[in-house]
Amino acid sequence: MALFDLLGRHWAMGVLWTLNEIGPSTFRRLQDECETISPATLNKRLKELQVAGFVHRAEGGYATTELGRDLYERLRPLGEFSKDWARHLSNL
Amino acid sequence: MALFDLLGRHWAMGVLWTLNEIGPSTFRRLQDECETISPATLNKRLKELQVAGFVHRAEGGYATTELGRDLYERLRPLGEFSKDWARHLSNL
DNA sequence: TCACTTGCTATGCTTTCTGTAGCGCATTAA
DNA sequence: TTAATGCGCTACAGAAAGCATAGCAAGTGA
Repeated sequence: MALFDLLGRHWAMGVLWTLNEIGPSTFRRLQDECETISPATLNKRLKELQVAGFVHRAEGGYATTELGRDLYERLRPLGEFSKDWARHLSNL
Repeated sequence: MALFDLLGRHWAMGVLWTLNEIGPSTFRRLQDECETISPATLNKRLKELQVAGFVHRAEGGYATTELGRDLYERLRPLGEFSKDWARHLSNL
């Protein structure tokens, strides 16, 4: 699955998620929101996500495309799941 | 998101996905199905997925837990998406 | 002109993955 | 009893990816 290859890289899902959550933002803003990401990695991920058609440059910096928002919607179940998962881990 | 950290590693989602698709299977079978994964990495991912509670050892080798199947269900939208995505990329 | 912000790039180091080989153990067949 | 097979890994060595930090070049605003 080529999608897993793209998303299965450090910060790929995190960047897409964050960009959807905070809306269009500059490189530096995104870097701050992602806290521990390095600029080199952020830059790389952003380029990959642009080639993939999930992100593009817009007013206000980087933003998700329609396709990127679509993908985000399908990523959201994972967000919910992660709560269930946290509960599971604490019930050990 | 701790889940993204776990799943955002080379082959993490692929292993989980494959294990759900083919059912309980041996280390070697899994290695074959994943085609290009190296044994060291497969081993590492399997350990991580076990600690996370998504995979356990069972009759027939490795298998997904109920939680792992739950996660798989939430991963499936990505599988569908990847078809839309392929269509999008070919329509450029 | 000068300070400030922006999007990066550069450097050097650590961590992660890969490809290939093969070990130790268990089961099976001769 | 021995040989063959399949099993789950482990052991390297080299390549690639990531990190932290520093800083540059271009644009903007005062």
